[in-house]
Amino acid sequence: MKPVTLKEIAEKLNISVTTVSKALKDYPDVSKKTKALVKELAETLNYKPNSFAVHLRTKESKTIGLVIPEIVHHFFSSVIKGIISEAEKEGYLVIILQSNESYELEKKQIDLLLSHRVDGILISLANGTADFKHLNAILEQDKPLVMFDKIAKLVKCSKVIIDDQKAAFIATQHLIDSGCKRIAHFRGPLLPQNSIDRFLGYKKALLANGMEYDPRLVYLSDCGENSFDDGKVNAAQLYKDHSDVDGIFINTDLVAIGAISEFQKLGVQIPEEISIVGFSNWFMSSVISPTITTIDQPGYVMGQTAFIQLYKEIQALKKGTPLQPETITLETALIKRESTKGS
Amino acid sequence: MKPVTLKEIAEKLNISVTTVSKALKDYPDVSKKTKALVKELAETLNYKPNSFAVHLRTKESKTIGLVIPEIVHHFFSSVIKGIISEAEKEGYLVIILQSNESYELEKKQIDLLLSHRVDGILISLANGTADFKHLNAILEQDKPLVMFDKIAKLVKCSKVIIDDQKAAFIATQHLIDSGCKRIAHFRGPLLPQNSIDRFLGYKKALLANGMEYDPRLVYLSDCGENSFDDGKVNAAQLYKDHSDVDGIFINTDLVAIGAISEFQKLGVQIPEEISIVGFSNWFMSSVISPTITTIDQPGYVMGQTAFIQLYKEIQALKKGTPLQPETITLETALIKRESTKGS
DNA sequence: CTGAAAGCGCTTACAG
DNA sequence: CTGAAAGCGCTTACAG
Repeated sequence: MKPVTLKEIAEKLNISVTTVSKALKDYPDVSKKTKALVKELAETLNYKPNSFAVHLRTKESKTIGLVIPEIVHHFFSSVIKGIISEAEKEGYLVIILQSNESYELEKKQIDLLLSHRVDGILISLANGTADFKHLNAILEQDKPLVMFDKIAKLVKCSKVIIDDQKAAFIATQHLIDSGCKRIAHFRGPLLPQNSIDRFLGYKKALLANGMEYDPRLVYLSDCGENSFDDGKVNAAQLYKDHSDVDGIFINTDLVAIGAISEFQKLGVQIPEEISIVGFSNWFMSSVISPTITTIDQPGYVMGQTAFIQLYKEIQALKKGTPLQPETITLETALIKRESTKGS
Repeated sequence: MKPVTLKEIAEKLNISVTTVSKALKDYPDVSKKTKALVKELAETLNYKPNSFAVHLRTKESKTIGLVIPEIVHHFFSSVIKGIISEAEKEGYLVIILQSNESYELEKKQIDLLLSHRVDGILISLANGTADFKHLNAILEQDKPLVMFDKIAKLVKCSKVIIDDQKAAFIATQHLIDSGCKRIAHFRGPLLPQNSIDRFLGYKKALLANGMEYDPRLVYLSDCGENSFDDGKVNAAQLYKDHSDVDGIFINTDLVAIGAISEFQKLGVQIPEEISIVGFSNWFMSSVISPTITTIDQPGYVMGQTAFIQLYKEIQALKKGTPLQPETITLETALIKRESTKGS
């Protein structure tokens, strides 16, 4: 059974395709009677406009593309959910592609999206992305682009982020306020901006409180990327090398959970001997024992905000009044739980 | 900057659009020289065919739709990843919509997908779906449909599933073999088939071993749906009502983790006093302490398999030789870990 | 080997 | 209030 077309409706009603099209779109210059007739028939035949024909004419695809480093990931899947739910409200569909943290794939996927004529692109960068030509290519085609979470500061497009540096500062300050004297940091990979910023916030907090910054207390995530095992390995190493450390600010909750599990195995009391602050407020961190003090990173809201911004830019472009790029910083919050001492 | 069209290339080269189109697609009846010329110019102008025009002509959108109950979910996000990666290999793009376990939304989203003329649809049903008209509507349009994980047996389309009943039987048998005498079951919600099947497998295993089936030992997930708290609440209740229970087969790892956390709080030794088998092999179950014996449910492979089946059906339909629906059952495996006694 | 023409299903400026 | 016509960017059967 082929889908119904305007032509078929027109023939059945003995009127022109033009009139059918206008009736369906409630143009004022069609009689009420005709409109009623057309609408009724369209309803019974279950007519759905062929979006390819519509979009070929109107140059609007009502589709956006999303490129994300990894789908199987608590934070990113929340972002996706936020994007899809907001997009649906405006009748937009979302094509999702994942870069697997690879620059090459990311580039290829942007090409794919571009040739599918999406109305705009949402992206969170792969860790491997250090070159931005493929992103600027989007902008050159006058196609709206909004980056979120893992961004490139140099690309002139709108961005939705959190203030990683500030959040990390607050996390570290909380450790200091609750009495920690020697604080380590388990950081993420070297490249992505948010991993850098969290590290800088940690460092800044130490210095702001007149504490020594000791690079040996900064452990890199290198097992996988921010994995449970990273936490275990780094915790074991820290315990061996620096048993005087009494607080750790950890890049991601999952790593923090790994670290806690290792400390428990080693018989180290949390928070009595070591306090721990994580990052992201993954639901597991409120659920395991001890519950983990962490920074709430609003994934769902970030997704919503990113789509809304993209939508605004798509609309503005349509009206011929392109918007200036904007950077939207979402609020984060310190969630105090059992892994740190009450301050 | 507007995207380049065939017409522009044709004009620059002083040849016809027809020839340009054919050259780009390597038709045998175009001279090598012309082909080379066209291809080179297309390359430098960064020509990308307008997919809307192509698809309006060819009736192929190279796009499939995916409707899934929930994106922020370890199992489903793995499935999504499997689908996307496989689709990419064939040049297919995936539009993802989530039903939030609601039948109404699911229906609406299928309509959306249909009017966007996707080439096929992949779906895992919402828990609330008990009526299948919207699914049969897809089939009536001769559009390939493949269901996975949460399926409706009555709909005549291909399905990719695991044998939940058999897996649950094996899980329960393992508890019996390792010495458990009185075994409870924390089941999922009432409606979805897999929750029913896992329950049936549990019951069957008891009976097959000459053990009594006691309905009071079956606890329903009703806090949320298969949540951590379900595990805690049910574990607490079980401890109060049936302290003689020495084994539990639990519908989902997350619920099992909740139960374990509650038992640890209550001072119940695992597996000495109570053995626990979960379901899904979520990565956290290999990571917490004790590690959890579970059934490995191959999400990524399920996603790949579902796409491959859909792709086959799309191809067959194009050739005019539609395929008979097939039901593919993926292998599961019992993963023995610390939460049960070595048998 | 090349190209004119028809047509996919719509929308919209224009004429009546 | 209604409709003929052009056109969006392609593909492909057909003619030369």
